[in-house]
Amino acid sequence: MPKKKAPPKEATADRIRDAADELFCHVGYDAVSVRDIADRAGVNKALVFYHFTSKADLFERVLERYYEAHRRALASAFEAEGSPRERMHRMIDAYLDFMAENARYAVLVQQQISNPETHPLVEKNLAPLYRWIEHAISEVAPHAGPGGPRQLFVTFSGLVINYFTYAPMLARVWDRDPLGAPMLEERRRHVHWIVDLLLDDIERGAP
Amino acid sequence: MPKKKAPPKEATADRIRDAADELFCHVGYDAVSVRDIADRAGVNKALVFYHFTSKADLFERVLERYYEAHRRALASAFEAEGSPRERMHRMIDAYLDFMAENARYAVLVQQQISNPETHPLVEKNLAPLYRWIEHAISEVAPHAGPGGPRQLFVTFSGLVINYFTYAPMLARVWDRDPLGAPMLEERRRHVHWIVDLLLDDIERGAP
DNA sequence: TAGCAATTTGACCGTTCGGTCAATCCGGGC
DNA sequence: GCCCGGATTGACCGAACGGTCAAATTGCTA
Repeated sequence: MPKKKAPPKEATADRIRDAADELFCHVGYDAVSVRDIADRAGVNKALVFYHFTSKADLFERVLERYYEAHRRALASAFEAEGSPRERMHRMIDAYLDFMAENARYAVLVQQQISNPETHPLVEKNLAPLYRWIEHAISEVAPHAGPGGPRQLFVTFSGLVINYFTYAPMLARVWDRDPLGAPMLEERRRHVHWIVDLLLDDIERGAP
Repeated sequence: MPKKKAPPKEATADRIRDAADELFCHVGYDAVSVRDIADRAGVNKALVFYHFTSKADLFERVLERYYEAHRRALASAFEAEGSPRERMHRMIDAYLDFMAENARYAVLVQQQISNPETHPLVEKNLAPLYRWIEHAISEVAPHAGPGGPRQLFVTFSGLVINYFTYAPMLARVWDRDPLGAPMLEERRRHVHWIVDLLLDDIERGAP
């Protein structure tokens, strides 16, 4: 049996991708050079172009891993059994958990959405995911208008993701770490409180 | 009387700053070169360094104008007469109006918060503004915890700003322009609906 | 041990970056 | 007409960028 040569090969490519992940998330795509990535991964710069065709390609690989994990987390939470409201709460919990574990992802997503150059990637990965979320929300808020799924999608997403994109500044405004367990739990209870209030009012037929 | 030579002088520096404003907001700080800015302003590149000490200084001037306008808009809306709830609604309207008129500002703020290199600027300009907003919210939600001003600040800010940072992607997910008057009005009604629901529940002493 | 392919390296390329500087332009007071 | 100071320009600099390539290294198989 030929021994797998995969382990060392994958280890190197993974180390490069992990280094790129950290750097891209911290200061953005343009502010990171391939030399920075290679240095952090402890390899020669040319090796980056051996394992990845270009800097942009490396960025795509970093993003795809996040997008796929994000999609799986939300889908498995929402597709299980339970009432629509229970599934909505579970999906929001999954979103919060995913963001807490991948705090830098929020920054990457915002950069992606804001930068027109990356819109093809957004259309390919992010837009379908969001169309799916909006469809899931329409199960609990079927009517159109100001209380409908279109606006609720932005609101629910913002309730979660905005907390993490604001985190670096909240750490300066507050005296506590916004990504620590106590504050994350406070945020979670806050979001669920709002979601229940909104769904109650929608069921009442108000908006 | 000596004639003011200010008009042409200010006009040139303003044209450079306006060009920088547009470009920074569209693709971010790093992706814009001083040559791009000079070309768009229709002046020589060296002239940028005559009117501004560096590219970073030019970026600060662009930001300061936004920060100051943002601060004035919110303060004048909140400091007028009325019940705390009325003033809160007015402040949110002012925030929405300001964002609609300066849609690119949302992107700049997110970039500022995410980039550790710019944290001194955030501490100087953005953090005091947000401390002030959080204090204003504490007038309508005095208690701490998951329904307290700390979480409500993130939520109210996110309800507004996230709509504009998401706008480029919403334009792709929806079939309508999210920054057009009809959708902006729908968002406004949506946000006010939520704010009233939350404040009702807080007055009821629920959270 | 020889050989082969995958992996890794250092040196190099053309381009663009932010920033500098001496020279020129230009309008208003003498 | 002349000059003077602010405004403007083109030419230039060193550094860093993404990317390439031939050579060297490594690890497996025969």
